[in-house]
Amino acid sequence: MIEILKAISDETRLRIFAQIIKDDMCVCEIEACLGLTQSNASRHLSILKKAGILDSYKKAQWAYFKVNENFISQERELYEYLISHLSEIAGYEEDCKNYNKCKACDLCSFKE
Amino acid sequence: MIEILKAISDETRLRIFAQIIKDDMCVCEIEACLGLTQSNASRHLSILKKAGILDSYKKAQWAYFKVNENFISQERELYEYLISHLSEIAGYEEDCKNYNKCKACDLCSFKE
DNA sequence: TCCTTATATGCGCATATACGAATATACTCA
DNA sequence: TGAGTATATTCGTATATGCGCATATAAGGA
Repeated sequence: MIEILKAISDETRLRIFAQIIKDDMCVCEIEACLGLTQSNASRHLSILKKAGILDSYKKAQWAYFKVNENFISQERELYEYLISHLSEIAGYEEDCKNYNKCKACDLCSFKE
Repeated sequence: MIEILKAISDETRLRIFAQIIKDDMCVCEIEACLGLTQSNASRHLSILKKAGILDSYKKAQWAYFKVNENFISQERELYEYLISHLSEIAGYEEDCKNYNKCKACDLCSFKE
């Protein structure tokens, strides 16, 4: 519980969470969408994964991250809380715009 | 939101929250109940208050802390999450025992 | 195999946070 | 007013955290 709360109580990680709930994203999409360096994006993603908030899978050379289904079911109230307070996250609107741009230009050549 | 999450994602502060939801407590009760030093207890309480999770009032020389009603209403899902996961807090059972002892021996001479 | 791309991780630095001890402040009561 | 008690705050220190840079690892394609 503490690990989950610590993981999510960071602005950058909240921003990641807020975008990734829309759809799975690979590291380079997160980087581009939020304007993070590669190492920083990777590190925050691994913290979220270690806490059980995100899950990941590999497709070719890309690592895709998604919200962990167990997090949604086991930490339901916290999940609902985050979902209903997304707009309070600093830079949320901006991130959403960038998200749409990123998805539009098909950053990662892989598509199913 | 970030401030609230940061405030509550600390083991000591979670322990304080877990006991204080039962009833208002003064600083010396928190100290005794959780085995904290005076300065440490005071500091954590002020962080929780600053984040809007707790509220306080003075009675003679005692400072009583309680859960902030606005927190309960405005951060409902988070509040529910915390309430339903109290037993996961490290040392919770022990703290509860100490809470009962503290309340029994009427630490602070003031009673309404 | 060599090169390119994507991702993870080690390292060092700057800053944030938690803590105890000491001190300051506020209130009560004799 | 002065002693005693409760609480808040300051200070110094130890540890944790976030970050960029450099490097390691892994996968794909020429």
